[in-house]
This record gives sequence, C-alpha cells and structure tokens, in this order.
Amino acid sequence: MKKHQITIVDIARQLNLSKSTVSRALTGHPNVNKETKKAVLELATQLDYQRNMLALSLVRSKSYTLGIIVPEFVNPFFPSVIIGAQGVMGAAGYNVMVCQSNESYSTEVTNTKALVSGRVDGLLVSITKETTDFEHLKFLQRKGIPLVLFNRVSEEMAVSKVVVDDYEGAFRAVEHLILTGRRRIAHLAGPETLLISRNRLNGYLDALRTYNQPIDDQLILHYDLTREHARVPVNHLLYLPHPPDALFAINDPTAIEAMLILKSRGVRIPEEVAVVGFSDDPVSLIIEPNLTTVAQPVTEMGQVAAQLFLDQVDEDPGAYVPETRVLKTKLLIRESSLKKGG
Amino acid sequence: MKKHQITIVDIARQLNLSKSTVSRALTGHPNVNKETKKAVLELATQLDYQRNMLALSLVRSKSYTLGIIVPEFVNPFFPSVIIGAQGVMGAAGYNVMVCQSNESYSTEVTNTKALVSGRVDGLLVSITKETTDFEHLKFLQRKGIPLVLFNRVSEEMAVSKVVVDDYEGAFRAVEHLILTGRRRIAHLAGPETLLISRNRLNGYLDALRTYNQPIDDQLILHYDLTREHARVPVNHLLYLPHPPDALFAINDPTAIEAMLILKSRGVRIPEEVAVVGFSDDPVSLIIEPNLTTVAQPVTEMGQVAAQLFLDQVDEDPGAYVPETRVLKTKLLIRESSLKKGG
DNA sequence: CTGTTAGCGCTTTCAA
DNA sequence: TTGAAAGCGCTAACAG
Repeated sequence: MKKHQITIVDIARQLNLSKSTVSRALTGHPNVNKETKKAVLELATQLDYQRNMLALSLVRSKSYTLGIIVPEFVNPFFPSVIIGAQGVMGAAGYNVMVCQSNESYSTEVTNTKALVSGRVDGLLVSITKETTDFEHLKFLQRKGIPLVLFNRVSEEMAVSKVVVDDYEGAFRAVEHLILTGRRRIAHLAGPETLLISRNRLNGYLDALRTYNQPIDDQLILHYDLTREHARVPVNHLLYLPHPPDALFAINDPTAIEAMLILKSRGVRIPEEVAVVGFSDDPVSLIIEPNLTTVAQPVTEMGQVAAQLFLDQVDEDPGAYVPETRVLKTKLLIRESSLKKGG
Repeated sequence: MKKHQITIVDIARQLNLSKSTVSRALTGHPNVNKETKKAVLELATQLDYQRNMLALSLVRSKSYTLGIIVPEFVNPFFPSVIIGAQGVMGAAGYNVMVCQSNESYSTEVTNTKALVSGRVDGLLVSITKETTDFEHLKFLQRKGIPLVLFNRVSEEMAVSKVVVDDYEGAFRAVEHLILTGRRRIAHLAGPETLLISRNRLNGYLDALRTYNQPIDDQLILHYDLTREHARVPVNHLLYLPHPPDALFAINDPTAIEAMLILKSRGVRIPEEVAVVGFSDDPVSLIIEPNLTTVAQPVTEMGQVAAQLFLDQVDEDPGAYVPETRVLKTKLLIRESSLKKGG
C-alpha cells in the first residue's frame, strides 16, 4: 500500500490552476505571475511536494544520472576515484550510480545492461580482469551512450579514456631498484588480460634492458589480484635457487600482501628484499617498513573521467572525438627500498 | 543529438502488431501466441532493444532502486556494508544507488532529497556526525518511504535499525585491558552527537566501574573522527602528568592513527601503552604491532539492513512495525594489548 | 500570464 | 490471442 504521492496536479487542483502553470512556477519559468508563483511554492513546501525525476527523465530522455562500474571497492583505490567523479558530477547536477562487477565479466555485463535500462546518461567503467569481449561496451557506442574507460581500459575500444602512465611509472620504479644496487628484481604482475598489467610489465622489462640487466623469466610471475592467492608466487620466488633481491608488484595491495608473507618468513625488508608497489595506497604509510610506491592521482582520475563524460554528453555522438588523458605518476621512495646494505 | 531509442512501438510497427502485444510478449505474459512471441523476441534482440525502466518505474510507481547514504567510503567499513547490501538487493532484483554525505549534514539532506526525487523505493542511511535534526528523515516516514538506519542510528527515529552491540563491545575491550593489568585507560571517543560514541563511551565507563577503577575525565577525549585531528588529543594524553597506559579508541582508523603518533614519538606498544580499536579494519592486521580490536560483522550489517528494507517495502507503511537488530561483536586480542610487561 | 494538448515509453484494463 | 485507450507525472509547444 503505497501512499499517494503529491503531484503537480494536486497542487493545481487546490489552487485552481492548470498543471502547466504549476510546472512553470516550480521550475522558475519567467512568464508566471508573482502571486501565483508564491502561492504554488508555498503550497508545494506545505504539501512536501517532491518533483518526480522519473517523469522528468522520461520526457527529457535524460536522467542526469551517471553510471560507474568498478571491479571492486574494498581497496581504497576505486573509492577514491569515485569520490573524484562524484565531486564533479554533483557540481554539474548529476547523480551517480555505482556498481561493482566484483571482477566478474558476467556481472559487468549485467551491470551495464541494468544501468542502460535505468537510462543513465553515460557510463564510467574500469573493466574486470576477465573482460576480453567488449560487446556490451560496443553496444553502448551503437546506442550513442557516452562511455569513458578509466584505469583499466582496453585498446579495442575507441572511446575516451583516463589512465596514468603505467609504463613510465613501472620504468621509474624498476630503474630506482637497479640504481640502488638490486640485481635480481622480480615482478609480481597482474593478469595478462589487463592492459595495465602489460604496460607495467613492459616498463619493468624496458628498465632492465636500458640498464643492461638480464631478464629472467622465472622472476616474472602473473597472478590474479586475489590477495589470498599471492602466497603461491611469493613463495615460489623465495624457493628459487637464486631468489630475488627486489620485488616490484603490480599494485600496493599486492606489494603489501607480499611484504606480510616475506616478514612472516623472516625475510628482512629492504636488506634482503626490496619491495616497490604501485598506487600509494594509504596503507603503504602504515606498514613497516613504509612501502616505496608509484603514486597516481587517484581522485583526479575520477574528476577527469567525469569531465570527459560531460564533454561529450551533449555532443552529437557522431561528431565527438574520443580523447585519452594520461596522468602523471610519481615515484615515492620510502623505507622498503632503501639502498642494499645501506 | 541523442540517437533514437528503440521502443516497443518500433517493434510493434515492424511486426504489424499493437504495442500491447509486444509488451506482453516481452514481459512473458501467458496469453500470447507462440509465433508472435518468438518474432517479437527475435526482433527485439536484433534491434538491441532495451526496456526503458524509467517508463516502467513511472507506471508502476516503483523503481526497484534502493538508495544508500553513508558518511564516507575511504575507510573500508562502509564499502563492506554496501557490498553486503548490494548482495541481497541484487538477488532481489534491485539496483542500488550510493551517495556519500561526506560527514556533512547539508549534503545528507541534499542526498536524501535527490534520492527521493529519483524515486528510490527506500533508503539505508548511516547519519553524519553533524546530524542532530532529523526532519529530512521524518519526511521519508511521512511519505511512507521505507527507511533503515544502520551503524550510526538515532534514538529519535522510530524506524528499523541495524547496529552492533556497541556498549557490550566497548565493555569487553576495556575489561580486557583491565584484566591485563592496565590501570590508566584512556578513551578516544567519537563526537557526542553520535549514539555510537555514547554507547561505546558507556561501555568504557561501566567496565571501569564494574572493576572498581577510578574514572578520570582527563582520560576521556572526544574528537571529530577526522584522522588529521587525532594528533591533538593523543599528544594531550601523553603530556599528562600521569599519562595513560592504555588507549581504547572509538574505531580502528582512530586507533591506527594514534598508534602511528605514539610510535613516531617512541612510545612502545604495548609495553608502555596498549591500544584497542573497534571494527577489525583489515589494516589492523598490517600495522605493527597488530591491533587488538572489537570485530563487527560488517557485511552482515549490510545484508540485514537490506533485508529489513525488503521486509517492509511491500507492506502497508501503517502496519509495519520497526525492528532493531543488534549484531554481536567479538573481541580479537592481538599484540597491541599484550599483558603489561608480559 | 495561463490553459489546452500532446507526448515521453510502458503496462493494464476493457473489448473484440 | 490481440487491439484500443487510459494513465503514470511531467514538460513544452501552441493558443489565447
């Protein structure tokens, strides 16, 4: 038993007006008598009138809602991006609807369909590690629904994107390890499906090449970003005949998990093994030793993504030219990678 | 220039049917010819038809969307609650719209209005530390919109609530400190506006009383939950003529911040000061020494809140009897509170 | 300045 | 089994 909702018709009736006039008064249309307007506004607040945005959206074919799909939000990375996006969207009069795909491709597809059905005006998405088929996103393009990819993007999609310079960030991180005397630098890489993993891996490889360091495939381990699964590759590295003296991890949660494992096994950081992460997760300043990491402008990523959406939302989808924004990273050197033996 | 959206009318026209029939075919109404249905379904997928939920919601006066308002989501607490809620809502065919009030009362009000305008079917909210006026929430009740409060609830609102036994949790935590030999136990309390702060404070006080410990007002410091502001009260405690030998913090982020400050000043934990937090934040297992904390069933809190919403959403708002669910906490004793001198 | 009308996309009687 | 018509709440021409 839903209660009756107050509509403009109720107000119109009580004031002996037409609903158009009420609508005008409520929306601040210029051509409306001051008295009438005042009466309408008063009755509206008195009756607790709340405009039905559903109806408005229907008539406008525009919901002023933006959908965001992220793989997860237990780690602080995506929440921070969302905060950034919400900031600029809120200022632009938009609502934001956040879904998490939970790193599942099928959930990502379901989320996409649900948001489209809910007539969001556009989507910001960071794909799952499983996503290799982009039909659900191409669908958006066909429909002319603005799409901005961020952080985890795909080369296959010709849409606007926001990323950080993953290659460069990784390169600097590994370069730093080399320059501080590390000679066997392992890389805990992400799923090969993700461009972000490949870019960071390439940065790692090129840094080694640039400084004439040998590349040892045994030191490159891919894993699936599930924290609990980090133990296997880390242990694997430690059991190697020539174990690594440094570890560059795809991201901070991974680096932190690795540090925990190393510490639990009595491996000294950074004396025996240096560790470097990626993201500047707040925890990197809490764990001991503090984690050296590649900082990325997380909130800004969300802001830029939101802005890229706004840039195209009222454009002719045919005319809009996708844009890729590459944000700068910054290597933050902390205790976990202090000079070998220094 | 929005592209034309495919509607049932398009399908109807192409198939020489009425839109009613198409609607029936699409929604799986029994009384529709098998052939017709097949044709409709085929054309629908072929045209990438997506049902307009906005229109559906309008006609049904039901959006199958639940709004959630949380004060923040940088710390993992609220995200975990949201995950729990999304789980059960998704299973029930609902979408979820998350807003963060950013600990600002006026934002909370704005969020509430926005979600109501967007015709969410109900709201789950955890109030800000500033919220002392509940008009915006009473408004929901007048409208017959289901509201469930969680974690940060108010005694003033006669609605369903989900909380943990904050009093009990705090009592056990402080009891533990007393039993392990601590004699000057400080409490870093939350804002007095929050019931959660008062309940935890009362647990602290009653534990002291129960074990015949003196209560020293100097050891009870309220602060505003802004991490950066933790330094003042913590320093204050250390400058006391008789500094505390234990610290019970309102929550884990606070406890962790306090530990960081203590450690930076060379105070040994737990030897000189024991620390206990509340929530079992994942970071409590990363910081050293590992933080003793009162664990609460976070995801479950979201699940229960969602369920309480579902329980009332299709009820007559007059007939529904609000229910308060108190979840159990569990004291997890870790290194930060090991026996004094032991 | 205000009222009438049409329509956004869909479901749902009521008839046929 | 299908169609016609009404209506969800609102805005936007078009008259007046």
